[in-house]
Amino acid sequence: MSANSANTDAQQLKRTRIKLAAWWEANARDLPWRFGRTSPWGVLVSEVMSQQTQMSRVVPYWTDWMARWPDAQALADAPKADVITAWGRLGYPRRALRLQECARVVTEQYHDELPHTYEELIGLPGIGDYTASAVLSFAFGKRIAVIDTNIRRVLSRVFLGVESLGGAASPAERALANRVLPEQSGAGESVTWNQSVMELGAVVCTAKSPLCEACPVADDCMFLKLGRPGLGQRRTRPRQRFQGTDRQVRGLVLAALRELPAGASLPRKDAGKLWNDQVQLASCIASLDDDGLIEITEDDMLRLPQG
DNA sequence: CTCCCGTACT
DNA sequence: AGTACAGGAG
Repeated sequence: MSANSANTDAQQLKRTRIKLAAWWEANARDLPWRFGRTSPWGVLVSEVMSQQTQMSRVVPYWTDWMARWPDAQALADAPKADVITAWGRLGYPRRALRLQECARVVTEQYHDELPHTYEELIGLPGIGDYTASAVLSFAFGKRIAVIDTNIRRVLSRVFLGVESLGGAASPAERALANRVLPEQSGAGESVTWNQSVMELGAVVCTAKSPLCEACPVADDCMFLKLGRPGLGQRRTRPRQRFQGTDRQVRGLVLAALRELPAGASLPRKDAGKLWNDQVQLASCIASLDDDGLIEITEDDMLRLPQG
């Protein structure tokens, strides 16, 4: 690589950062956990709820949740059944259980304060690489590269001119994210960068039909320069169908239990009406029990976990 | 890599 | 009907 092209890359990067920061200032969605209006715990709750779930659906759940359980201690003390019920139709209810387990660890081991290191955060239930990085950046203002599906797609398009493919983030993708992350010279440039790249991916640089006409960094986007090669190319293998899967059956069982009066339980015989295939149903009930999402009483009744 | 869940898009 | 969504755990 010549000195000239390296210089050009540096200028492209600088322009991109400036334009994106300005775009963020003018266009950031006014989500209730943004702009310092909540605690680090509130940020964590928003991140967990947002895993594989659209933000627009998260907002009302987050608002009610935080009003009811403002901190880790409050959530730690709640009955499991209440937590599962409050999770409602957000999906992936094991997230709710893990969030409460996380709250209990934070309460007992960290005196109701989220830890400030990546190693400690990633050791908490339900917190992986993305969520740990997001909390460090968005809640604590630390300089760390946040890597999620949006950021991978945007960085790959803008700087490499190709679609981000495959499952887990590659070492090359991580290296790129770290290379373009602003130095923390002043007031949280890296935080704004993480948030604005992610936001751009969510509302402009979307997977299937990006709004390049409305993109603040279109002039410096390698993907657009190259004619958007392979646009919308499958990022992952075709997903497992939902109809008929254990996920559907588990969802049906849990929904039935959520609808019962508080503390009530459902005879297994009645649960049998929820699904035709009794073998699959029994297997799903057992797996829900294993996951701690339901309890099976001695007289073979199903209910949401007490305690 | 596979499974986990529910909704809103095209 | 298919697909995407601020992922995590086994």
